[in-house]
Amino acid sequence: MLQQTPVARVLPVWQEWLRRWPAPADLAAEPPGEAVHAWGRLGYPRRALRLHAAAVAIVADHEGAVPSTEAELLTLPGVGTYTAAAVATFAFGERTTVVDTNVRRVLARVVEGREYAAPSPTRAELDVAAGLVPEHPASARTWSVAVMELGALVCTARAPRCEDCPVASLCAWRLAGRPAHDGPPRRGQAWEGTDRQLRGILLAALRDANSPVSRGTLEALSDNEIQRERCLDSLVADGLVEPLDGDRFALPGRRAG
DNA sequence: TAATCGTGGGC
DNA sequence: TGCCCAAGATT
Repeated sequence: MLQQTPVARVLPVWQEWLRRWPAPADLAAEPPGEAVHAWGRLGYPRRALRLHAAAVAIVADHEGAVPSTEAELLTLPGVGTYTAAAVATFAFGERTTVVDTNVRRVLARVVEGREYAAPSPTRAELDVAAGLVPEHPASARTWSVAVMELGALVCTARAPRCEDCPVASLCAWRLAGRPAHDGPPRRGQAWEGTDRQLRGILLAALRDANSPVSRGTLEALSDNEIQRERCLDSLVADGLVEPLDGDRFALPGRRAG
């Protein structure tokens, strides 16, 4: 849930999920559409599908218990390098290298002297991060929590609070006078008129409905027939939408809407 | 590897 | 006000 999504927005949804599905087996027993529905407006709804698939895999391959090692976690749907490392160390105490957007920004500033990290993690960057992790697993875990929190609360993207920073005295970026980002402008994500936008609109209609939705209802949501069909097809291909008989659509396995 | 994939709050 | 970006993963 936290992937590319602010913590504050995740919290209420996360709590409701854990109330409703306390164990992986509870979620795995549901049709995937229930997960998509309970995802609400968190965004990137394929994550809901993958979280459900991860629950299914945990039941099928791990006797219903979340695996405790980074390597095993990496095999789960929707779990990549960051999530596997974070869960392995924060939940299970394994010594890992946790590199999220906060860690990347902190290290870019403190070590490299740049305002922002590169668009995607570089080999050198990951090596730097790995080299800073303490040897002792418990210390490594504390280190990762600390660097992430520093990035989230103090060394923020927009208005960093250097005056409150415990490592201000050794921060290369601050010592260099906090130079602004130079190089090619960082690419913003286009939005208006994109497939992403329309997919969101279509899925929201299905999520908010109390019963399967007719094709006509979906057609009313966009005049662009080509794009509309492409988006509907892609939602079906992703497994986020299930076509039913009678030219109707619903969240997968969720006939009640 | 670069492109794709949602949403909403803060500045 | 629009723009930026948020505990990334996948193909």
